[in-house]
Amino acid sequence: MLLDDFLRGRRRDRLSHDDLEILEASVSHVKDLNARSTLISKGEPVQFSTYLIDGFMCRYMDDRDGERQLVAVHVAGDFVDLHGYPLERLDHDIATLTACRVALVPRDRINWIMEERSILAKQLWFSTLLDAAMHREWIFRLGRLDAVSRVGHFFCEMEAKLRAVGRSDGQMFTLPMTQPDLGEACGMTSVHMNRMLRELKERRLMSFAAGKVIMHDRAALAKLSEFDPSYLFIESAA
Amino acid sequence: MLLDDFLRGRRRDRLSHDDLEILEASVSHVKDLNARSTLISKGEPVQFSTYLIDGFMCRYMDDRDGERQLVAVHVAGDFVDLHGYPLERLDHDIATLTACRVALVPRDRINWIMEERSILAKQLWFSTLLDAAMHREWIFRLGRLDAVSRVGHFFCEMEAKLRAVGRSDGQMFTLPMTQPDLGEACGMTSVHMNRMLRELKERRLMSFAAGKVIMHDRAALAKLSEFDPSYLFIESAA
DNA sequence: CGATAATTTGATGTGGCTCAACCTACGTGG
DNA sequence: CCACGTAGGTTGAGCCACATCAAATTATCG
Repeated sequence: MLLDDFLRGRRRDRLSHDDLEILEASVSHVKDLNARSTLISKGEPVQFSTYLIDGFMCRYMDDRDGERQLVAVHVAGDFVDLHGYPLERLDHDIATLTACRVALVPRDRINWIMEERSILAKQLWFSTLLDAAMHREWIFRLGRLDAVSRVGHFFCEMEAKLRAVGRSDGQMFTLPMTQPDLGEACGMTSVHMNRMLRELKERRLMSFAAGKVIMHDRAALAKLSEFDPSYLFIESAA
Repeated sequence: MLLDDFLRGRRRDRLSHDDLEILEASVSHVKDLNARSTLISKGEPVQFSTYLIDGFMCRYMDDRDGERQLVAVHVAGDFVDLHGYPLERLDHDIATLTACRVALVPRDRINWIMEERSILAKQLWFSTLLDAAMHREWIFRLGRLDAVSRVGHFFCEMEAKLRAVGRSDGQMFTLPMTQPDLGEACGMTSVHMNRMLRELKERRLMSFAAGKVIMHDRAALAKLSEFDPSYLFIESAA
């Protein structure tokens, strides 16, 4: 029940009923986190891996002036810091955007899964490499797209991810981020983010207000943004 | 012998002699590749994983005009496309920069390692997450640093990686890339890359010519570029 | 209801792109 | 061995996308 959204829409069906029960039973406890709170700081030894049951979290790095660069935004169904299991410590910080409910899995349970349940282990590995694929797309976005396209691309990605776990109907969804947050994700100032959102609205592609997104023309937005969802490995969108 | 550089300087000592022999024995064949040739194209099913014995390779994505964004540069000791094992197909292209010697490991050997050698499997997982950590740093670089710092940061990263596998003495090393290549890695035009290299030379921080790098003041360059090597998980540089 | 953060808009500055020219090095074929 | 084509490297002029700075307005929340 807790982990119903894990790999939903991706390769969940490759997991046997037994494996799903093992994963569910690996949760040692469930915690509620406040909005805008730090979960793990860079360098800390990681004793638990965190699965996000509901809410929105982000991973980020600070520059020397304390300005953030988001490197990932996580939604329900994501194993947020499974990276910390092989790495043992993280190279970045993890924080909540909204209030969140998370499930914690102690590292010795994952060790046991590695030893005894190789198919499940491979799916856990797979889920961390989805993050890596998204990281690559973020590099592409920042390196090759202009500001309007970066914003469009980011929203296309979030829409596709949320749709995979039933949080978007393909047109409307909730994304509780502020314009400064969005700027930190897309590599621009909040002022410029504001202008880009206005432009996207004026071009009748999408609108964003108070954390609610409406995709007026998803196909046109994807085209503008050079968004091709194949890197998300979502079954229906392959 | 073939895989002597695998995880060298990182956590190689966690692998038993047996595990190293198993890994070595998993190589089905060794191949020599020409410079500037494509190894794997986006979307192709991945039947082998490629370990880079010697040479330089890169991973990249094209935009709609065919302009490249590099997302990684690989050196000796890297398991270049182990990502393809859990993912089954890649979301990007892989190509050589120089002539390369590679070792191929069929996917069923890795399946066997997953089933029978969980410690080795965890190290393989770890090595793919090193790539993810580097991806995050590239996001940070592109999102938060100006052009001079992006270039400096890139060279600091390459120096640290090459030093870990004995290809840099901390001051001089070979990096057989062109200025257009470097531009594609750092998100700028080759024209601007040229000017940034000139600036770094004039500031007596580093110089680059004909694929030879000299770090005149590595510490100052790292400071300018906000380079902190902890994300590379290199033992001596922790 | 006061404090704080987010949103919005305008004015101005600039970092990096574009376009263009020319130079050098190198590989290839005549 | 030279002629030629091609790719990389270098430099300059001009421009534009985005940052910066500033200020007013509107949520949000203790």
